[in-house]
Amino acid sequence: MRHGEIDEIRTLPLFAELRPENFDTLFRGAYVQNFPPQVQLIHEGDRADFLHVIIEGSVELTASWNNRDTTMATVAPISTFILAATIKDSPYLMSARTLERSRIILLPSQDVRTVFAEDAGFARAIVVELAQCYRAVVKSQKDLKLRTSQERLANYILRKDHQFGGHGHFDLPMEKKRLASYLGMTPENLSRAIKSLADFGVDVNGAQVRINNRKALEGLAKPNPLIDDPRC
Amino acid sequence: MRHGEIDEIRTLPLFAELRPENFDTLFRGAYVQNFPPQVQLIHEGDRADFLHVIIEGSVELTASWNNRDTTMATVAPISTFILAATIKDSPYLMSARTLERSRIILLPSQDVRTVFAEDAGFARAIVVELAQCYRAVVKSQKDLKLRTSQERLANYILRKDHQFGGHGHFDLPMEKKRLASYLGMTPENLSRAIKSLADFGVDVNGAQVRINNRKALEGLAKPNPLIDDPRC
DNA sequence: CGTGGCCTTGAATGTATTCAACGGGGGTGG
DNA sequence: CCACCCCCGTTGAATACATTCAAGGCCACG
Repeated sequence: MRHGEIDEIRTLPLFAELRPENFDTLFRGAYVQNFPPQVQLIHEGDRADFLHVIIEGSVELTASWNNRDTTMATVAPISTFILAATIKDSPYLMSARTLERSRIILLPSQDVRTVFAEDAGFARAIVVELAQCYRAVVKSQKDLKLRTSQERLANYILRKDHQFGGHGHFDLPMEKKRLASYLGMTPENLSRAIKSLADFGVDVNGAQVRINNRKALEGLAKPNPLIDDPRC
Repeated sequence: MRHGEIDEIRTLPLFAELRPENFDTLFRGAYVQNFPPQVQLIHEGDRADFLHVIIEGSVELTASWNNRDTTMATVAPISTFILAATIKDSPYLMSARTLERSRIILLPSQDVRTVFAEDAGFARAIVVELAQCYRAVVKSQKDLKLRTSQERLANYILRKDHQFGGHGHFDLPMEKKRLASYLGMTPENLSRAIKSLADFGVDVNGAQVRINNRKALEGLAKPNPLIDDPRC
């Protein structure tokens, strides 16, 4: 692990309150690895041997059943996955694979549980992280159950535009195939949903998205902080 | 609060490791209340003033957007809701209303946060509880995204039968209207889904459900612990 | 230069929602 | 005690929405 990296990790909310000796315990058995794109890091159903912390690149979390599969979330630096399985010493509920070249810290689950049981600051930090994750899934489920696919796409575009600076144009951070799955539709249906947003001033050329009429788009999307604000 | 109740609560995993003085702090400002059915306990978007613990009855968690609303979950004794909002001092993402006459403990959020910051055992217990909640929502989302409505109903019936003892027959614990919303469909569609399960040996008369051919039903439902096992 | 995967489009199919209507049960008030 | 009414659940028909299947263009990559 590079020295600057350790310092940076040390400042992450999850590890900031850790007592020094516990930080050492945790990172003595840790290792950092660079993965090429499309590497399966985690298989759904496996035991959670490592807590993963992504520090570069991006990772997709998927779930499958009966020969179908769906994208549940994408993870960007710097954040952890999948914490809940590690803490509960339970099987992973989702699979994980790299989308791009990624740099990832692997912390042995046993060490995480040991330090968690011993270090109150760490336990509190985990609570905050888990509460965040929980609320993110709840929001995602509200999005799925309360909105049509067109509305989900419209809100997705507004969220991403805001996340990337609110310039009114941005590039899709993943291929449309995966975006479709993430939004709960087929690629064909996403194509059609994109076309239908042209009426609301949204231009999409390849991965480039441009919002020409924010008012119109917001009128359709009706964004709501209790669904769309990640910090809420 | 009745004395037997306090003892019982003391034994809940969430409070068991709490140091005695902190238990007192937490429950000094607490009060227990009996609510009739159909009482709105929590409004989506409000600040989380109290952590709720249900000890009798049942509570429905709903979410709404743009004049639509959906049932996200139902809560049964003895468990808490909504912990994440309390910890993060954030707005509720869901509303809560009693379904039946219910007995509920209200713990001031500020006290919960105070004790949380001070008592490591409590922090650890909250982590376990939150991890459980998180995994429950992830499972629910997998159910929604990976299964058709017929498959969701089939698995729901198998889960409930198992939960109620696996006798092959049980009564639906809520009205069909709410069940439909919980399963992500309209009441009309639930009616049709129920009818369609007759081919798989499922008899439904009013609230009474009978499984006449478990093999056939399981063949359709393909239950999976990573979606359907609540303890997994 | 070929090839495979992604994206798009069209047509057909399937699934779910909406709208409308009706029967029945529970509760209320006369 | 009964009549009434409201709401739930069901059913049918029409519609809307989404998926599947098939085909073709395009780009990236070997």
